[in-house]
Amino acid sequence: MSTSDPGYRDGLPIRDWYASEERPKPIRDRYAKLEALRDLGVEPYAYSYSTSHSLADAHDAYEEGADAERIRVAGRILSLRDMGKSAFAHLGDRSGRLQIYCKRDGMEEREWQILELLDLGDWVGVEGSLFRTRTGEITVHVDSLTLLSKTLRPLPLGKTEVLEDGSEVVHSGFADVEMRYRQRYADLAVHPAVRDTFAARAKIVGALRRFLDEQGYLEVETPILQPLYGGAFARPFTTHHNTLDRTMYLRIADELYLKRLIVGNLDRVYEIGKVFRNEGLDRTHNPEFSMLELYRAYADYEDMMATAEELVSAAAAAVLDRTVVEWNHQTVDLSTPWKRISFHDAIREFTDLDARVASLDDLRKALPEDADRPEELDRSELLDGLFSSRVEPNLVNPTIVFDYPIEMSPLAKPKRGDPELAERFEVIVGGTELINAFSELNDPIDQWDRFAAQARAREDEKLEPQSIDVDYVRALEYGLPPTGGLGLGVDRLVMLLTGQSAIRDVLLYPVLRQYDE
RNA sequence: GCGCCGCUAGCUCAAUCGGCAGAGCAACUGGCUCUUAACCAGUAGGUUGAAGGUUCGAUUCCUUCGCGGCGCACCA
Repeated sequence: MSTSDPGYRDGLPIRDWYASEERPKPIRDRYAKLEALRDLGVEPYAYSYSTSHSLADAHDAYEEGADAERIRVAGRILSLRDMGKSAFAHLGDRSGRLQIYCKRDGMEEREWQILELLDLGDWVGVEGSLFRTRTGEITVHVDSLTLLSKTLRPLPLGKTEVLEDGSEVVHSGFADVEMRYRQRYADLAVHPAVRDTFAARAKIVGALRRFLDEQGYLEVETPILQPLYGGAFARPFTTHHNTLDRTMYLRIADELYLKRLIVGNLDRVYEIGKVFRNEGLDRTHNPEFSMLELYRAYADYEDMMATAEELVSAAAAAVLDRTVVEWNHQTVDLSTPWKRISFHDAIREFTDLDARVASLDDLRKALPEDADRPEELDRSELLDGLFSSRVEPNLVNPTIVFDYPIEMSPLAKPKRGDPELAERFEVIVGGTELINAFSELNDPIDQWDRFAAQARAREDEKLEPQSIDVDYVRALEYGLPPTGGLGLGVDRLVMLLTGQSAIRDVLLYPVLRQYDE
C-alpha cells in the first residue's frame, strides 16, 4: 500500500474528516492551524529536541544562581496569555511546571508566527535564559521556540485559581470519572496527582523487589497461560491454544508453580505479576490484578509473619515518612509489631460465638440479615462469611489473624498439635485482606487427600469438575522442604500507601465495559 | 445479577409548576510588549445519552435500552 493513499474515516479522506463541519469546532480550528503551520513550512511533528533541564530542575537552577545560563526545556503548554506583542505561557512536564515569556522583538518572525498558532496542550521546546518577573515568578525568557507536536484535540485542562489563603481551586476540570479511566492519557496529562500515584506505585513495587533481592530471594517468572489452574478458589478466564488444540487458563495464582521451584532447590523465590480472576468488579476488585508471592525454604508461618511486617514497612518507608495513613476515612497505624489474634478468638471477640463448638444454626444466625441463602452454606463457608462480615470490618490497624480452620486452607500445613487448624494467617488492614500466608503443605499424600476432597466438593455442588494437579503432587513426591509462603495484593498495598479507596485509581488501565465509539 | 442516583455546548455546570435551552472556561475575530482564573470589545457553538409514549407543547412526566457512579450480591 502506498503512503499516498488517503485513509478514510466515516467515508471521508482523513484530512477532510478533520476539516469537516461534523467535527467539534475546537478540533476543526486546530486542524486549520496544523495546515497553516505546514504552509509556513513548519513541521508540526518534530523528531527530537535536546533539553538541558527538566522544568523543575530549571526552576531550581535559577534559585541556585544560574540566572545567566541559557537553558533548553520542553513540555506541554498548560496556559497561554497572549498580549499582542508578548505572551506568557506555562509549560508542564513530569517534574512540574515552568512559566515562559516570549517577546516579539526577541524572537525570529517565523517563530512568533508559530506562537500565534499554538494551542493549550501543544508540545513545544524553548531555549532562553531564566529571570524572575516583577511578580516574582521564575520564568524563561524565550529567544527560540520549536513546535514539537501539534495537538488536534483539546485537553480537559482546568484553570487553577490560587486563592488568597494559598489554596487552589480548579475550574472546569476533568470530572467525568468514566472518561478519566477510558482516556487515562488525558487524565495523566492534566492531573499531576494521578501521575504522583503511579510514581508512588513504582516506588512501592521497587521497594518490595529491593527488600526481597537483599534477602537472597530469586525473582522468577512462571506461566500465566496454564493447562490447569489452582492455588486459589476463583473462576478462571478460559482460552484455547490453536496448535495444541487445548483449553488453557489464565492463572488465578502463582502458588503451585513457585512451590515447584522450591522443590527444584531454588530455596527462596518470588514473583510479582498479574493474576486473573473471572469475578465481579468493584472498588477493591479488578479482574486482573498484581500479586506478590514469595516462598522460603525452612521457614514456617511464624517466620512469614515477621517477613510480612518487614515487607510492608519497607514499602511504606519508600513513599512515606511516617507510619500513620488515612485510608477510607480511617486512620491506620502501620507501625510494627502488628496485633495478632487467632481466627477463633477473632470470631469470638466480634460475635460472642465459639465457632469450634457452635452449631451450624448458631453460625447462620450470626450472619448479617441480608446474607444470601445462608441455609445453603456449609461450615467453612459460614465461617468465612462470618469472618468477612463481622470481623474484618473491625480490623483497622494491620492485624495478623492466624490459625484458620483447616478446611478453608487446602494448601496449608495442619497446625502442630491441632489438626483442625491450619498454620495460616491473613493480614487485615482497614477491613481489607492484604496478605495471605502459610506454612506450606509439603506432604504429598495429605495434599492428594485435600485435592480429592476439593474435587468431591465440586462434584457435590455440580460445578465443572477440575482435575487434580497430578504434576504438582509429583513435585511434592520429590520433596518440598518445610517452606513458608506469602501472597500480597500489590494493588491494595498501593491503595493503602497512597490513600486511594478505589483499585481503579491505582491501575493505569482498569477493566471497563465496552465503550461504543 | 439487584437497588438508588446521574447523562444538557469541546470542558464544568444552570434551566422555577411541563412553556423561547443559559452561564463560566475553552474556541474564533480585533486590541494590548511583565501576565498568571490575564484583561477589553465582539462572534460562533445544542438531535438535552438512544428509542418510544403522554401532551397543544417534554431537558422536565412515563416505559425500554445504553453507559457511568454509589451501595448490595459474587469473589475461601
